Amino acid sequence: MEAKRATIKDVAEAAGVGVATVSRVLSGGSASPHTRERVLAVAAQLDYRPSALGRNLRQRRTGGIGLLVPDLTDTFFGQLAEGVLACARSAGEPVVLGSTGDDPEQEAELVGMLLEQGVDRMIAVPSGGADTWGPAARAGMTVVFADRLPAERAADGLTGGGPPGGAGDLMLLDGVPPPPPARPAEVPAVLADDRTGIRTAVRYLRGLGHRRIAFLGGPGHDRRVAAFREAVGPPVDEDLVVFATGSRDSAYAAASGLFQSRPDLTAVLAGGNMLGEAAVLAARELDLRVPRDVSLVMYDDVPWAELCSPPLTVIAQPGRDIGYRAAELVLRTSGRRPRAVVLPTELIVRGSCGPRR
Amino acid sequence: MEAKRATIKDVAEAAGVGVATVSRVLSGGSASPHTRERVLAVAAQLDYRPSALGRNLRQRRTGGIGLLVPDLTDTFFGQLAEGVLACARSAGEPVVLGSTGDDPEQEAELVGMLLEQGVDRMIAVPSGGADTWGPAARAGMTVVFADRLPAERAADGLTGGGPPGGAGDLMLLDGVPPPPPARPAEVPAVLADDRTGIRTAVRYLRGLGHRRIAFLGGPGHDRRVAAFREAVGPPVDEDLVVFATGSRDSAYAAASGLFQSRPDLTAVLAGGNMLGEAAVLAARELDLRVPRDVSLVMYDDVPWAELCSPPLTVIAQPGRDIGYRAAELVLRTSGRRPRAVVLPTELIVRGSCGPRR
DNA sequence: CACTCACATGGATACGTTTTCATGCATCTC
DNA sequence: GAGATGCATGAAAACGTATCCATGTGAGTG
Repeated sequence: MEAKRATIKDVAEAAGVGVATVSRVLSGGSASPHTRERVLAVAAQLDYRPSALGRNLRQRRTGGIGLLVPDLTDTFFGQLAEGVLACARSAGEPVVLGSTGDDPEQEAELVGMLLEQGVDRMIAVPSGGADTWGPAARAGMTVVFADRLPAERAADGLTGGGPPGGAGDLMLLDGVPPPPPARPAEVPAVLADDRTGIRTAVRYLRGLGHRRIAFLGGPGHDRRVAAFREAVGPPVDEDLVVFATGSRDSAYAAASGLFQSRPDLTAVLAGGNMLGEAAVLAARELDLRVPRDVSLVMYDDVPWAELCSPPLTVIAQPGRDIGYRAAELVLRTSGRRPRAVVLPTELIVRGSCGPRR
Repeated sequence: MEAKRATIKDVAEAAGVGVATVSRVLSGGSASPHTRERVLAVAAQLDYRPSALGRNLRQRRTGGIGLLVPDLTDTFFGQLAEGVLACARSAGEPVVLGSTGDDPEQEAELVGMLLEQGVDRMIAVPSGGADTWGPAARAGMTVVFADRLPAERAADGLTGGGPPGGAGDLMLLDGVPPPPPARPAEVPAVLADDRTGIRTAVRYLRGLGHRRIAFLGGPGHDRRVAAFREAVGPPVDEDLVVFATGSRDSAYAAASGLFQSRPDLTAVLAGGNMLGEAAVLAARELDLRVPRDVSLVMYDDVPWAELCSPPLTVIAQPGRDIGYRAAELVLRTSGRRPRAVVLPTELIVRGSCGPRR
């Protein structure tokens, strides 16, 4: 009953050849047609499946790809993970998953575990900065960042980088000149074009007459915040820029606090879907009507954005594509390391924004 | 720069001991205090991390745990995955993830990959039946099912238990008398008490005067459907029981078709959060007001249920706990295999149900 | 002191694979 | 026909670890 799996040795014996030959046949090496056929037949008959364990040890790498996200409960990261999985599956690579909770410490721990596991390629939505990712790179890991860049010098390093070319077609309202040309990121990454997304949203709100626009940020939203500051200011009313940690409670507290401390604000830009959720909840709790009393734009297009009433106007970023492209990047060993990829965002106007009251 | 990692041999040499001793010290075997201290110091200094590759090969198992879910975009499975990850992390075990898309074929393929990878313990929200899971078990895998049971004889195995029970005492919310004890499943699994959840919801709707209640089911909802049939019938109006596949499009089509073909229905029970979403959307599209024209109860309490207007009345099942318990089960090798665990569900009344129009 | 017992220790082996290397055979070239 | 060339092939080494087993050392017991 406890049938042990057949090894390459069993196949070799049964086929009357050496193990080297079996290995070659199965890895596509050269072999005579006759031998190949025989080996294949025997392997199929024994239901032989090469053990990744042996192979991994031999070539000193697991081959799998690691995936680190802050929280799978966040629909966006679910989408991203699905993208990674889709690409990995088509490449036949296993994916080992970790959830960091947006905690650099947990993140570092998980990276350590992956290292130990022999995983040498990973995709990460980083929480920590150089403290975590320097060592990882030094250990020989190929890491592709998704959705964000590690904190350290990310802000000034990347917020200057708009899309390669296409911000022009999104100039909805006024004719503000497109941002300066993109400075390519220093690290391989797949990002959404936060900057254009935020700019477009801010312009849209401005066009509706809003002047006191708040930003609700969460961990890893540095680029979005920077883009927001750039788009609205200067001067930037700093009280209108508030932050939450990764939890839902914190997001709600931040949103609620914002509404209460600044009843004069007329629009809110939520930096992520959890924050958008919190904003809707907090507004309802305080009897603020959307969009009559306050307009709301949320980053991330999630399925439930349409369920709200009114349906939420969102900045959509292609979560699944981001994951898929990141996986492609990390799997592409041929040629030199590719640089950052920036995917377009899109403002989807639904019903949560109205003219300034 | 490309510093190769230190091996156990390096540590042994540097510490002036044999590799066996190092191995023992690190795995908690016996060693003299002096030696132990010395080895530990050297290991720390060399930043030695034992390679899981070598260990795995030696003991012929990866140690990690596999996790198979239908779709990470579904918030419920995200919660479940978070639970699994939390438990796995505290046990120091890596988790390798696969998304099946509710397709038995993909599922079987993923199981094969895990097998190959040396993963011998897994948690699955199964799509396929015995065709997939028989071989997996025969290959020596320890598998714990979560949220569902494999199709084969799950339906009659689990829903058949117990008499319909006197529906006379309509203690609506928390006072519902516990159903007859569930007959333990034949396989290790962690499930929500679907039966009670559905019964409670149906009674609640009945109490509001609803008589034509529809059920919107998706893949893997067999137990819920059976519970629904049991709770409403007989006779069961079969036109009021409709099914969708796993996709959002299919869910919407099913919901929309249901509303159009049976305009006389007054309440809908959605078997999952995707179906609930579809129901809300379809109702809105057809200008049906919730709850005035149609009452709605959704399985799964997801954060956005509260965002809808009106907020959705739901049957909450503890997704995170289900994942966590499943991971505990699959990690507990001590003692004999534990049986099925059934976690309670809870009807959370919000605003999506009203008296029959 | 002889003997035993417990225990710390290191050498050797096995895990299943890939890859290198040498061998043998057949074919080709001059 | 002799040498060179090409190719299929198998033996063996390596990957990093855990564990079996034999050895050595100390203490404890008679």
